[in-house]
Amino acid sequence: MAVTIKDVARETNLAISTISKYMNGGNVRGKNRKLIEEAVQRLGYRPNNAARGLRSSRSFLVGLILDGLDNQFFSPIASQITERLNEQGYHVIVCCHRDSIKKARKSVDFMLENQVDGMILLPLSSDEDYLESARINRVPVVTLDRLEMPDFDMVGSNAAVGSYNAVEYLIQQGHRKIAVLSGTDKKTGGLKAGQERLKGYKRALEDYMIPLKEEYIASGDFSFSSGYEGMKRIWQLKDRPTAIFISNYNMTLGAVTLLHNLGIAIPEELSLVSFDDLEFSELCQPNLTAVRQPAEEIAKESVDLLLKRMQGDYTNFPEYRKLPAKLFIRDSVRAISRNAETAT
Amino acid sequence: MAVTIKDVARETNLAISTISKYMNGGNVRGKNRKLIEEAVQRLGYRPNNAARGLRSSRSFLVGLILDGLDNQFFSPIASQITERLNEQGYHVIVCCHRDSIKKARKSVDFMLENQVDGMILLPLSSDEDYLESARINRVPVVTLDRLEMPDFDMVGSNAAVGSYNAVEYLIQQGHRKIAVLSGTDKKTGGLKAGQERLKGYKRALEDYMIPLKEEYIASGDFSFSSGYEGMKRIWQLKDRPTAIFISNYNMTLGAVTLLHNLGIAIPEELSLVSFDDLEFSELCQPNLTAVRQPAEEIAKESVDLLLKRMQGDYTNFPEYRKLPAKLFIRDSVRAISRNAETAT
DNA sequence: ATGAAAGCGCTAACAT
DNA sequence: ATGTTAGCGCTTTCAT
Repeated sequence: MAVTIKDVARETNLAISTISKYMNGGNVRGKNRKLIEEAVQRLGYRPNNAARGLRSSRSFLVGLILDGLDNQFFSPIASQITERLNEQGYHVIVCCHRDSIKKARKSVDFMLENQVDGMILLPLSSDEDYLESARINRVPVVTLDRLEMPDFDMVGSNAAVGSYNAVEYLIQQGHRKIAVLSGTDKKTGGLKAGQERLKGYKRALEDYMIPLKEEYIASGDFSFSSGYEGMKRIWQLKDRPTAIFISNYNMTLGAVTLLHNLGIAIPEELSLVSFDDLEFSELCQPNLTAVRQPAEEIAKESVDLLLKRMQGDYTNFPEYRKLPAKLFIRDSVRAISRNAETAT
Repeated sequence: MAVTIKDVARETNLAISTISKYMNGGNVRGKNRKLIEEAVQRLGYRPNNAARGLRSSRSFLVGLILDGLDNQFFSPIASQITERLNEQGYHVIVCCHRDSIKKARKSVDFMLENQVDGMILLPLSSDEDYLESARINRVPVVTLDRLEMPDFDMVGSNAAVGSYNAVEYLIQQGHRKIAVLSGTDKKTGGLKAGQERLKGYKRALEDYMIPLKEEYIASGDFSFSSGYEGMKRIWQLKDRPTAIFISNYNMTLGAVTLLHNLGIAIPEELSLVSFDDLEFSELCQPNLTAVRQPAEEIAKESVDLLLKRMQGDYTNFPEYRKLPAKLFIRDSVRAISRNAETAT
């Protein structure tokens, strides 16, 4: 980057502070304004953001730390966060932690070294303290989904309620034997998401006075294969359920693949509702009834909250914004008459 | 960011320059090294990258400009680019241009303002000159896929050859009536990808001396709906094809949805090969035979090439690296005996 | 091996 | 409205 504010000053015979003023929207005499604009254009001058930040101690940089960018649920969120922030004049630095504490810690340090004005972070599944240096440096951090951390704002979806609604819907359609593929395997560690979703399932049963059957709970780790295996285990049960609630997208993919392989008809032989409503939901035959997490709202709210904090507004800190997850009813649930079911 | 190199100097009673030297891996007396390490740890000191770059004119920042992050094909590439670059000590700033010239130009300027050492860019479908300022500022740029631009390096996949292989495979399985859903609609503008893929189709037919039938070419714009509509048009033909080659993922999704809706059996009634091999390929019943673009290699090569340029090595500039796209054979193509077909 | 000092490009007082 | 100047945090000569 060769051309600096000095060059523009020289070209126009004005002081650098005048150029600076102009570049920051200050008042400049009409004649000079033209002069400057012309020179900026001709030289291709762009102010050096690093130098600017050095002085003003604002970088207009925001750090975004995720598991990875290759995730059906989070990549649209990342995209929207980036675009929204750009609209507000902020730029985004991304890092992927891949659920590794070492990488997470490193990512946070990266961000700090680059003087980010704030960070949006998808927490690890385990809750180690990789945010220590962010706390020390008093950089605002908004965490996404997952767990509530005592010292940080959070924006996520209300998984417990979303799951509750899904299971309630099954009950309303006459189902009583409802299994669940949960995401509460040891492997998922502290992943709050899995526990919240199971909680919704349990509460719905409780509220409708349906006794909980341990054998109807298959705990997986949110992976395709754990959905496949969990579904297999459930289907082998002597007393098969008439419906199943699946706790996330990949497990749904696994479960549906198994059902297809076994030639089991949805919803004739088994009704199904999934948590997460992504691409496959409307591609699958039949289209899947699913709980959709409010991705767009999560992106919007997390940006808004971060913006607020970056402006120094710390009212209600820490905030935990839980946005409603909505049930989309399609064709994977069969209505069964209560009598028919009771008769079995 | 409160704590600076000064604080460390004061704490240790050493000169600023000594701390700087240590931070950059220079030699320091054992006793002092301990002193510094201890102070850095205690104060949570992290060097200010902006200040560093101001002096050294290297920011260790790389700009990544894409259409968006919410794309099944590009988001894994973005992820890998980011992770690879991080491993090399570079950080990534992302912007999304959404195929808008205005946004693209702004993104490029953003990057320049942030003093990026280099950029990786997915070009727009039209080829306006939004890279002018990058050229002026002599910042290395590697473009992804799409079109070759005279002054910039490019890394992509060899779409023509991939498509050729797909169609050749259909021919080898005995098909002669082969339709194509191309991505060559006016709406796609200069999108080279669509043209390349159609080229592969035409060449395969030519090499096997199968006459080209214009009515077998449905041109779409790479969208779900254009796949859906294109497939519909093809299926309404009096002389239906026995196989179809579809030029991208979303169009495949659209086409398969139509086939499902109409109850048309794959591959019994229609054989299908798609360009792009993403999630749905192995979820669909039957699993789809598809051409997979070498996403991982594209990410790797583009980073390697950019690294090379950032080190000042401009040998073979501009380079156009076209990586092979590979055919994955699954269950969506039926082998038909030549005789049977000829007899029809 | 360590220290002193200049200066990277810019903004923010302050003076004019 | 414009110019002068100090200094942000760091690296880099150049001394010592």
